[in-house]
Order: sequence, then structure tokens, then C-alpha cells
Amino acid sequence: MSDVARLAGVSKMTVSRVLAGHSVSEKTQERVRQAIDKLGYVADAAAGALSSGRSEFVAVLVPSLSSSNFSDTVRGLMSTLEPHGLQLLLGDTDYELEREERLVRSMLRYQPRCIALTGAQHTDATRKLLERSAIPVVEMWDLPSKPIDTAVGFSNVRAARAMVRHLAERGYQRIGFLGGASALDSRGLDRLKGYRAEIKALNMGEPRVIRLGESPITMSHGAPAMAAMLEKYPDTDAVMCVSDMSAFGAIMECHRRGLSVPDDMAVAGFGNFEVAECCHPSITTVSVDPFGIGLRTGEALLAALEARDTGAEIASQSIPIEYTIIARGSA
Amino acid sequence: MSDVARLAGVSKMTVSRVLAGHSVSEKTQERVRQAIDKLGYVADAAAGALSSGRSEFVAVLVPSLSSSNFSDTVRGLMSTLEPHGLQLLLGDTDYELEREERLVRSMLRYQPRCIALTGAQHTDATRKLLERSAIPVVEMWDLPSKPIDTAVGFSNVRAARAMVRHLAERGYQRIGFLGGASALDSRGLDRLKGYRAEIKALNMGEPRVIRLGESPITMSHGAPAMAAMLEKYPDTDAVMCVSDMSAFGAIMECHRRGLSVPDDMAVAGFGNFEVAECCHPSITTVSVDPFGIGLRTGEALLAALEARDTGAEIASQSIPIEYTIIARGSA
DNA sequence: TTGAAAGCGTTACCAA
DNA sequence: TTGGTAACGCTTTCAA
Repeated sequence: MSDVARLAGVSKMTVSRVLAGHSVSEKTQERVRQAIDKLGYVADAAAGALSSGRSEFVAVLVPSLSSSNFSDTVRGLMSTLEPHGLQLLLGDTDYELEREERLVRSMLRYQPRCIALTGAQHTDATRKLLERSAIPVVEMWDLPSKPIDTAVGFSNVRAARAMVRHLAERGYQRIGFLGGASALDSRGLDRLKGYRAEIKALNMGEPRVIRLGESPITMSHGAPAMAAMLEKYPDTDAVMCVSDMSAFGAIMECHRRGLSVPDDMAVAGFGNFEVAECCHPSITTVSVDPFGIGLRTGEALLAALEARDTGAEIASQSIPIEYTIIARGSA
Repeated sequence: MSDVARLAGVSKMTVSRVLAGHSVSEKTQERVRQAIDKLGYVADAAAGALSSGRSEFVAVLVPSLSSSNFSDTVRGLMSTLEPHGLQLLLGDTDYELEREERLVRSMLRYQPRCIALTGAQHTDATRKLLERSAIPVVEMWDLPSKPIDTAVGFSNVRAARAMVRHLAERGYQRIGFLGGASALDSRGLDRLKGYRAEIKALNMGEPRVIRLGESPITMSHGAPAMAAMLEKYPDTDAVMCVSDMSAFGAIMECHRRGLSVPDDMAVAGFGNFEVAECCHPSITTVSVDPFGIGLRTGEALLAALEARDTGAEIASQSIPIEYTIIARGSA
């Protein structure tokens, strides 16, 4: 910056002002810009952050980058935050709370302006770290009963209950659930909880649950899970899956066995992934809006930062994201 | 840090040394750690970077976060770089060279230690920026004829040619190509180029090309593209698709029309996405290794940094990633 | 509209 | 093994 200042014949401060868009006469601005171009000068953001006491980082933690659910949420966040010059610090927790804690600790070292996490479950140490950092926090994809600060999401329990009701209304009597075995995917566990609750509420007998494989649930989870279901509860007439991914795999397994979907076996998914619309039969599912969760989270974060700047006290809130049952060919 | 030092009864420098793992007596270390815990002190990475003149950032640019291809590459990068305490700065160029340039410019402000880009195409300004920054650069997913520095990828042209040969060897005579319309997806364009070249080399007549929709190519691109192909070249007996995603959509469209795959119409994909293995019929495809590209890129980056530290001059190289044709049911 | 000086929180360097 | 001092490159603040 000194070099630029010297070449333009001004002080460092003037260069700084030009870069920040503060009031500088046209002529001076022009000269400074030319000097910048000539030297290929790029301002050091770390120094700026240190000096001004405010970074332009937003920390974001998702359980898995390879699930389109979460990568879409990240895209939503990016599209909201980038225009404000904010830079995402992205971390993949791999569904592990300890990894989340490690990542939070490591990211906090960059003094992010705010942070978005996935889910309601965090280690005590994570909570303490966040509290101490005193920055705005948003929990995504869930509506925790005791949110740390703000939350943007929906109740996976209720969404799963709605799907069971949907299947029951369509006349299916012996409804099973295909989920993951991981004790760490709390969205998945909530869906299972919802399934159990509604089966009980509707007096539909013993729950029929198959749990197979680690999160993130992929297509290849579906086939063996469906096979296990048919083995254990041969008279099942419908299954709801924790994800469209496994629903797709389950349908393929039915095809392979010569079972017609939905006549011999109805299948429902969760998430409204692209495959649910494109495959045959298309998959009845719960449509959620991952990109929208990212957008709304971004907006909530911006609002919190704005409030902080103006000194306004902002009430932390839980922002519900709509979901809908989409009835298609598979159920 | 001063607070910690005071509480532990040492100087700031000693605290800094404890954090950096430099030689400090056991006893002192213990006291310092206790003080850190008690105060919940978190070192400021920006200040450290400023002082030491080296950040812990690695800039990474991909065309699209929603393609599992690239999110897997990002995961590969993360898994290699995180153990070394490096933090990814991730950017999504949305297949736009100008956006890439903007992102590079913005990321360079954080003084990343090195940078990974996707593809061989960049604006002149981007190239100049990278040159000026004088940090190690890796281009991924391609083997440019004039790499900026290091490259990790494979020839999409050759891979596509290999697929055409595979189909020809299987006896298909009238082979078409289903690709995207985007002029910016150079991996896609290279595959088209390879298709044309091999069709010509094998004397298979006029190329039959349908180009529809923007990148990233998704499942929903496939059905209309297949429809257009049947409209324009009704006697086509095989199509190769720029991606497994559109191949899946194309197969669904065949099912809808009562065409048997592969008897009435063979379909091949590209990428060996999960759906290619799980759907029915399973899809013949080119298996590439997106996670491996990320891994190797991370290793190349680490090697370059290492070399820089030891003062060794490292020759920039092009690292080829293997791909293979996987023959399955669809072709 | 512009400039000078102080200071942000850390690490490099040299001295003890 | 430890401590003091001077930077790192910027922005804030105050003065002109």
C-alpha cells in the first residue's frame, strides 16, 4: 500500500479510502486506481480485519458436503452472503459431534462475524465456545427446543408423521420404515421417531423398522434395506424411507424381485431429490427446501449483523421452513 | 494473549510458543494451558498470519457445488489438507469465467498459500492475477496443453473417444451424443469434441448431436434430449451422454416410450455417478475418480508448499488420473 | 479532502 | 528456556 501511495503521490490513508469507497476527490481516485493497476496491488484482508477488528468471514458447518441437501443449503448461503462481501469458511463434520467441535474451535480462530451449524445437537464444549465467542449463531435444518440463538428449519418428526398419515389415508395398512443405523444423524432419527409416534397414534400395530448403513444415506442403502424388510416382515405393503436416495434403491430392489411399485409395495421417500421426480415410478416424498434454508439462514445472519452494527437488540427467533407432501406414482 | 500471559505469569512470547508447540518447559506449558482454558482464549489467526507472513488458507474454485463430481473433489481436498491445519476458501464459479476471476481476486486478498482451480480455461486477468500472486496453482479435471503450473486430471476428449469405440465394438452403428448447450462447460465440450473425432475416425457418418440445457447437467436434461434425438435422427441405435445424470433421464424417456434399453436403444453415460450403478438397467459409463482428483491435488499442493519452505525448486507437472470404461446393462 | 500517528494481536529476531 | 522489541499491513482517530 505504501508503494501504491508513493506512486500516486498520496498518503497510505488516501489509498485506503479509495479502496473503501470513502470520499476522495475524483482526480486523486483516478491516480490511485492507476497506481493500483500498475502495481497489481491486492489489499491484505487479514491486515484489514486485524486493524478494523472485523473479519468478513462466516463459518458454516454441514454434516456432509456430498449430500445435495447440504450442498444446496451452502449454495443458498453463498448466494445471500457473497453480495455482501462475506467469505464462507466451510466445514464438513461427517456427522460427528467431536469433529464439529474441532472445526468450530479452529474456525473461531479466524474471528468469523457469525456462524451457521446444522442441527440441534452439539457437544457442551461447542456450546461454550459459541457462547464465549458472542457472535450470532444459526442452527439449520431443525427447530431445536432450546436453540442456542436463531434457528431455521422444520420439525423432521412432524414431517415424518405427516407422511405416515398420507400413506394410511391411501389405504396402506402395514407400513414399514427404512432408515440409517447411525446414531448421529439426528434428522434421520427424528424421522424415525415421527414414524413410530404416528404408527402408534393410528393404532397400526408394531412398528416395522429396518436400520442399515451410515449417513449420508445413499442409493445403495435402499436395496439391502428393502430386502431385509421383506425378509423380516414379508407382508409389508408400504415403506417410507428416510431419504429419496434409499427409496430409489428400494424401488430398484422391488423391480429386481418382480414386485410392482406401488401395487405390491408402495415406497415413499424424503427430501424431493431430483431422482424422485425423474425415476419410474416417480417417488412420493416430502419436499423440503434446502436452498431456501440456506437463503433464510443467510438473511437471518445478515439481520443479526445489521442489528449488531446499529446497536439494536434483536430477539433470536425460530424460523420455520415449509415442507409439503408430494404424491407421485410410487405410493 | 496478554491476559493469558499475565495469568500464567509469563510473557506473551511464551504463550505464543506453547500454542505453536515450540520448546517450553513442561511446567510452564501446564500453567499456560490452564490460563488458556480458564480464560477461554482463542488465538487470532489473522494476526498470526499478518505477523508471520503466511496464512493457512487454500483457495479452491469449482464450477458447481451441486454436482457430486465437484463436491467429491472438494471432500478429497479437505481430507488431505485439513490434517495440515489448512483451511479451505471455497468458491462456486457457476461455470462463468468472469465469476471465477472475481472470486480469485477476492480470495487473493486473504493471501492463500496456494490455489486450486477447475479446468484449463481462465480469463487473461485471472492468469495475470495468479502469476502476480506467485503462489502454487493446480488446475483440476483437465490436462491443459499450457498449464499455469501443475495440473491434475485427465483428457475428456480421449475418454469420450474411448466410449465411442466401446459402443462401436459392441456393434452399434448409429451413435448419437447428448450434451449440454453451455459454451462454458469445457469438460462437456471436450467430451463432445472426442465424440466427433472418433465418429469421424471410425467413418461412422454424420455426427448426431443434441445439445440441450445449461451445466451442471442434471437428470431432467436427459428426457427432452432423448426425445429430440429420436425426433431428429429416428434410426439412432445408441446415445452417449455427457453425464450419467442425463443418461438416466434418457433411459427413463425410453421406458416411457416403450423402448427397451439396450435392445431398441443403447445408452451410455459419463462419470460413474451412484445412480449409474443403482438404476435398472445399470448404466455403462466412464468411471472417473473425483475424490481422487481432490486427493492428488491436495498432495500436489502440499508438495509445492513443502518445496517452497525448503527452498527447493519444484518442476510443475501434469498428473494424469486414470479413468476406465465400465460396461453395464444399458449398452 | 487529505495526512500523520497510534495501534490491532500476533510472531521473528536477538538478547539474556 | 525465556523475555523484550520491532515489525506485519492495514484502519481508526484526530488534526490540518
